[in-house]
Amino acid sequence: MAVTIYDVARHAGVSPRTVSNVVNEYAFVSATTRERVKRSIDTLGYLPNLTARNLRRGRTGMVALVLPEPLHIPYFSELSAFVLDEVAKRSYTAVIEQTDGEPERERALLSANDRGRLFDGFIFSPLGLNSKEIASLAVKAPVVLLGERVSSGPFDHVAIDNVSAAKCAVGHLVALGRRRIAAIGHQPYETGETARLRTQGYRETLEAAGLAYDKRLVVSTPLFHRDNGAEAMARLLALAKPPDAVFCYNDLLAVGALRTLLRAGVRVPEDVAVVGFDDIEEGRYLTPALTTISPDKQAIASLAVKQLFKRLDGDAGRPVDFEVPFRLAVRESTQGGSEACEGPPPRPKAGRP
Amino acid sequence: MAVTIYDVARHAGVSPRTVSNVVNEYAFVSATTRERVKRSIDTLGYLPNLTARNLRRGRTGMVALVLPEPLHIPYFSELSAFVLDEVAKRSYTAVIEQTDGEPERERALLSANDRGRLFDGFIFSPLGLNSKEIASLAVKAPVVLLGERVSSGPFDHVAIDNVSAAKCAVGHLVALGRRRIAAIGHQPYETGETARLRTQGYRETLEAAGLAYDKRLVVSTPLFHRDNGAEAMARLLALAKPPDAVFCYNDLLAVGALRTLLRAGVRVPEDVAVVGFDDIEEGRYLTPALTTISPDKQAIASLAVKQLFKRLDGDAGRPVDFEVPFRLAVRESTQGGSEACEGPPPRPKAGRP
DNA sequence: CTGTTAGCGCATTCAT
DNA sequence: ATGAATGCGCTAACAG
Repeated sequence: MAVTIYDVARHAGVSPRTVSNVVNEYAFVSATTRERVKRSIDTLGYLPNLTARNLRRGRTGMVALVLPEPLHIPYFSELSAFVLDEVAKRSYTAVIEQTDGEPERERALLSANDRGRLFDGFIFSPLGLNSKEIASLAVKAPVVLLGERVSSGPFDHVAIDNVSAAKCAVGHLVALGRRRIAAIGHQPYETGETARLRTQGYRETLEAAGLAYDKRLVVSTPLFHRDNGAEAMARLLALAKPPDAVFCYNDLLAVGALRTLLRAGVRVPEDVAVVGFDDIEEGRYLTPALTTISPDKQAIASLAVKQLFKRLDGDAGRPVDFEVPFRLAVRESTQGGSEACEGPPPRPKAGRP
Repeated sequence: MAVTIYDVARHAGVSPRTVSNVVNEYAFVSATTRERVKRSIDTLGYLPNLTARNLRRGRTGMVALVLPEPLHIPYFSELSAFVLDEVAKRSYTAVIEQTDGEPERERALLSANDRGRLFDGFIFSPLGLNSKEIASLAVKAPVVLLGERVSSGPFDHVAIDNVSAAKCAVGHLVALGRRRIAAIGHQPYETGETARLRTQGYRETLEAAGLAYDKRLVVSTPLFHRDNGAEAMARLLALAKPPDAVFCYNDLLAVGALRTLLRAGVRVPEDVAVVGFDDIEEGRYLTPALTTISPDKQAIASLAVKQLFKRLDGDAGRPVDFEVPFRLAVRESTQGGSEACEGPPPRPKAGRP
């Protein structure tokens, strides 16, 4: 079997306690003893058994990143890459769980049922469960929510200001002189508030610009994938008076919309300008390259992980909302000047009562 | 604290041993006892502590998927989604480790150093380490290699037939009447054999077609990313006699190449036809949509996971090589007819001596 | 500053 | 078919 802490103790002529102290960098160990123990550790090739340590400490050493979509959705794979790195920095193990937005899976993972006990904490991007259900979840471990805000319940929350971001995107189109600006990605039901907030920003911007709100220009989509965007765009092109610009609620929708436009021989941005949301890498290599709202994904990941570990370390303060910075990345699909709008620097927006 | 096996035992009036038997579906438990215990488990809401179980069983309950690139690289995120699902099916936990192709990280993960002891097994897609180094790794746990073949060492291996696939891609271009077919993605050094095999297929196909091999048409790239493809294509366009077709060693290179072509006003496929490799979703929504070699990623994932669990269950047979099927997905970037070539069905290619 | 010892929760060997 | 008892490897409460 593997070499244990007792083997090291015997080899170094000390007690297991002391070995443990050295391994865990306990301060009060004499320099000489520490050296001797370290040498024994090296000689024997000792490695702590993390399972035993975790059992003893009452932790599992794992946090889950709970995603509403499969990992091949670019926004989530880009975000995940950051989260994995942030967690690894802290010598913890991150596990990615794909719920596909199924309420059952989300519930099972978070509630102390199923594998709930497997994780010390969660970074949770919800989709299937609505705010009320999330708030009423019987979670034992700390949870940091991504995106969807939940107004009650003991949950920290990290997100972009969706209304401002949408205003920024649509404002850009207005500034370019577009008059019939469509929106793709609205969600009418209680599927969560993100889409609603973006529609709100869209609408407020039109009104502020004195443009009529035409609900035929607002297309709902069941999901935020490429095919939904393609289909929605086709519907818009079929209109008697098609739009001269489109604001897509994410880049994948924009990719689909762009494909429909190009296949139809519509020039982008001359005939129709396109703006996306998320700034996935794919958008930068489209032709034309996609103008998009670029949220600071690295900041999302690091804020979420940082806050989660604060909780794991025992911080019991009230739930915190973090607002993450964004900027408008102006590229060829709008070919606008270089005006831009930015979000705030990353800091807690407010402690919620 | 949480409810333990002892609590259940007391509640059901049996010994912990019996509860354990019921939980683990041990055959020889009387129906009545089993029922009683199950009822107690439900009443108390008992959940086995996996950490304790793993400590006792000498396992960690985790396997690692070791990736050479960050998760935002589409091929790997698509593959990972499948692997996570396959592992979850078996009530195991999969952990994604990103090495960024750094030999040190690869070595540390696999050798029983570092976190090596954390995992019961590995699915390893190598990049930084060459065959020799991999073969000489002091791994204790079972390893299934993805992609790169290692001719010795106790490693199972899952991969596509790279030579055939490249022949299929280039053959398609030849059949379309292209005469100056370039290749993007060669790797001259000992970076692994994948690129070399694709170049071999490329070269053999040209020769079989009576086309001259012109090494100015073969561009090496340090990585397989979009920018590498864009840059390589620019170099090809600068040639006195530019190519009329390009075979890119992966789709990301093709994405970059395509962008360069379109920005330069070159028509695709009329002036230059483009073929990629991997069939990532992104390619299907490009305009023109990308013709590409489509490996069966689901098969790669399920074969790899299945084989890994065979090893975890004690199978000590000799290393197995699995060959995964592929097909040519003909789309707009070559606009060829619908001729295609397919790889074999998924089955062990051969047991290696 | 360091040794002794008792569990963490479970699976399992030895009994019966 | 089931009980009693042991120990997986580690940390920490309790000495000293």
